[in-house]
Formats: sequence, C-alpha cells, structure tokens
Amino acid sequence: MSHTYEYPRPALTVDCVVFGMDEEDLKVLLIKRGLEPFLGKWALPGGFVRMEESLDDAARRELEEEAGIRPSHLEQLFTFGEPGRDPRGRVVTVAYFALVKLSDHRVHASTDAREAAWFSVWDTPKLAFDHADILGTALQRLKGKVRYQPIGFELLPPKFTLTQLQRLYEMILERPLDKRNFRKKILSMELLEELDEVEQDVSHRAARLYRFDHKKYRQLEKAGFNFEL
Amino acid sequence: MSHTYEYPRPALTVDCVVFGMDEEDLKVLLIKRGLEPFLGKWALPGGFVRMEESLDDAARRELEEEAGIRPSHLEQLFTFGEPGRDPRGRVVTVAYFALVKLSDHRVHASTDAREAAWFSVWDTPKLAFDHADILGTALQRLKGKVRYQPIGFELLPPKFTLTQLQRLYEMILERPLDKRNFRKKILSMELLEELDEVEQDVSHRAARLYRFDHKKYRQLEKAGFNFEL
DNA sequence: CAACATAGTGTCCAAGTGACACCAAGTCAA
DNA sequence: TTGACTTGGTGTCACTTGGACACTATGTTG
Repeated sequence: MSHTYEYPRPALTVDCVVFGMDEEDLKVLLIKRGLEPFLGKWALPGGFVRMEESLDDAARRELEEEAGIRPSHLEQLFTFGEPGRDPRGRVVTVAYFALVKLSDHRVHASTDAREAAWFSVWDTPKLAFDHADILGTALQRLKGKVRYQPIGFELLPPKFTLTQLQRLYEMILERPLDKRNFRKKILSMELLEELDEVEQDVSHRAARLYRFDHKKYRQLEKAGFNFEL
Repeated sequence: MSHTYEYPRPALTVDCVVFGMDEEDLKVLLIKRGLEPFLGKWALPGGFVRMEESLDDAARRELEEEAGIRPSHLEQLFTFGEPGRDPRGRVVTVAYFALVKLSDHRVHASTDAREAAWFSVWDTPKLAFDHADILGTALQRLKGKVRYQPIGFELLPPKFTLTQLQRLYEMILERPLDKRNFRKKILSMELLEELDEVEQDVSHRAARLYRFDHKKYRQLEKAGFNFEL
C-alpha cells in the first residue's frame, strides 16, 4: 500500500447503452467492431478513458466520436469488472445509460468510418464481451426508473400525443395500460403543457399535441414530489 | 485504439460505506489513515483492486483486512472518477455499499494495526478525498432502497422486536412513523416469523421477538412481489 | 401496591387504483 | 355524399390503500 503506483492497473473503459424509440420499438444503438477482439461483431459504443477527462466526459466523447450523438439524458449505470470479461486482459468498464430522441439521430447513426445501427432491444445480434449483460442491466434500470421518474420524455420528440406517450410506457414496461387511467394519471401530474396543435399527416382524426414542461418538473422535484406511475 | 495497452491507466480502487446500527444511531465505519495523503484523517475503508480479483472480491477483501468485517449485504454503489479527486494523480474508485449487524462487530472494529471506529452518520469528522460525497450517495441509496426492499433487516440482530425495527426505519427515513400503521404494514407482508420468545433484561413489559424469513422473501421476490413501505 | 414504561391493538375517512364502453372527428373509397 | 373505418377523447363506480388517531395490557421497580 505504501507505493501507490507499483500496483499493476486494469485498463479502464466506458461503454454506453443508448436507447431510442420509434413507432414500432424500443431501440438500442450498436457499433460494429473494426478491431480484434470480436472483429465484425456488434458491441456497445465505448472506449478508453483518458487521463484528464471525467468518466461522464469520456462517455459523451465516445458517443460523439462513434455515432455523432449527444444524448438528452446520460447517467452512470454500473461498473463491470470481472477479471475474464475481456480476452486481452483485465479491463474494467464503467457502463452508462443514455436516452436520445430518435428523431434527431435517425439519419447519421454512423459517422466516422464505423458502422452504427439501431436494433430493437428485443432482437439484438450476439454482442461482444459481456455487453449482453450490460444491456440487460440497462433495460432493468430503464424499467425501474420510468416508474418513478419522468425520463421517458427524453425518448419522444418535443411535441407528442398522449397515445405516443402511452405506447412508450407500454413498450418499456412490457404490459398494456388502460387508456383512460393512463391519461388521468399523467395529466394529474401537471407536467404536460397542452398545445394548440394537432399531429399532421395521419389518415384519421388527429390527436392533440403536448409538450413536457421541464421547468415545472425541476420545481416539483425539488419540492420532493412523487412521480410514480 | 489499435494498441490497447499503450493507454495510460488510472489507478483503480474500491471504497466501502459500511452501515451499522445500535440503539441510538445509524453508524458508519471509518478508518484512520496511516499514510499520506490525508495521513491521520478519517476515511472510508478501501484500497487498490488486484489484477486477478473481481471488484466485489476486492471490496470484501479490504473490509476483511482493514476491519475484520464480513458484511451481510454488499452491493456496488457508484464509481467516482473525477480527475482531481486524489492529489496523487488519477485514481478511479468503485464505491460499495454494505450493511452489517453491529452486534457481530462491536468488539473488534479494529484489527490490523489500523484504527477503525463507528461514527454516527449525522456527525462524522471531515473525511479524506471525496469520501463525504461517497457517504452522501450511500445514504441516499439506503434511504431510497429501504422503501421498496427489505434490506433493513441486515442491520438488526437475527431476533428483534417490532419497536427496534420501527426505530430503524425512522432513523433511516428521518421521520417518525405511526406505530399501529407500521405494524399493520410490516406484518401484512408476511416476511416476519413470530417467535415464542420475548426480549430479555428490560425493566418493563418485554416485547415479542421476530425473525426475518429470508427464504420466504426470496420466493416472493421471484414472484415479482412488491415490498414498498 | 402504586407508579412507571413500553407492548399491543382497531376504526374511520380520504385518496388512489383499476375495471370498464361509448360517442366524436377526421379520412378514404365507392 | 355517404358509409365504413380508424383513432381520439371522455366519466363512474367498486375496491383498496394510507394515514390519523387513544386506550388497555403487561411486566418492573421501589
């Protein structure tokens, strides 16, 4: 213990589970590996932490570099450090959990030379390393968190209909919700701003649009409010 | 990216927030540092992760070495990696959250040559590094978790009275609870085994003892049960 | 045996949760 | 233009749950 730097050191990486959502499905962003090990396999975006940057910064930097993405929500998920998780040797990874509005990132999921793509979370290819575990942990977190914190909105476009919102919750929680009860509950939280607009280009009656009121949310949150669904 | 091991590596440690509880207070275990930096200051128990051990193992080993403690509950808390958090250079620490039955560990809080002691969590000395932040995060976790998972039992002796249990919840949540409502709620979960014993050596009517039924808990947990307080 | 300290127990009201079905509005095609 | 189709939008009632509230029971001590 007396000579700190004599210790051999595990390598340190960050890996990000980025969720997005479209009409059909909850999606996760994957990158095709261009290097050994697991060359050609799909993996979570991530990479080595630099000496002068914080862990959060490393996660943001990797997302920007590998996929041109700036997530609207980013939080640390869990640190995975089993000795055998990387065939090259000891690599510890700090996993992150991110949400993006897919509408902002649909086009150039791939920047760089790398290949990036969105996959349905229920139907991913085999992943490199222990990334399937990481994805599983992230899904659990999303499911748990969505029930008592209104983070789901980070997955929707700024203006959305109540039906879209309900579908989002149904996809994440993997169970159907009652339309009237859902609307009652959500509207009673008073976190939605009702707009004087309706959705466009639909071949049936158009639904009213709403916007999430971030400012009000922050106020109520500070006041120790409860947002259980 | 192509030569993994060229990257400089942050040093990697684990630090543990160990909670215990006695009649008066919720306690946290601290160790007096015998080395620079922060020599003589109080700090969380912890140390460097070895190349061949998992993070969990590292946390357990450090607790055993520094305080002779085997926690009854141990889980990863959060990873702290701000570049400036250690004056010696870049050190990333994976923080752990542990619960022990103080009755088992009251005597030799200190093994080794080190000085270890239990402090009231509401009245700790100034801590080394960013350990005050880590302790704060752990307290939040304890408060949050206790509301929907029966982990509080890990802080009590195997046999306890309902009053002890209520005091535990009151200390953690920092608010008074109604005796009748509390008992109603706890007993309705059917996780407590009512024993044919009462507490000893009290100078008033003795209370009935209960035991937490771990087996039943695991069953109900698997069945997707809800243990909200 | 009186004073004490804590154990142990039930009711009522308010709020919240969940089950449930129909009319409204707009689109589309014949 | 009209009828069929698709989704939008709305209220009630039964039940459950959460929270406020006060007295008697039992053992100890001086």
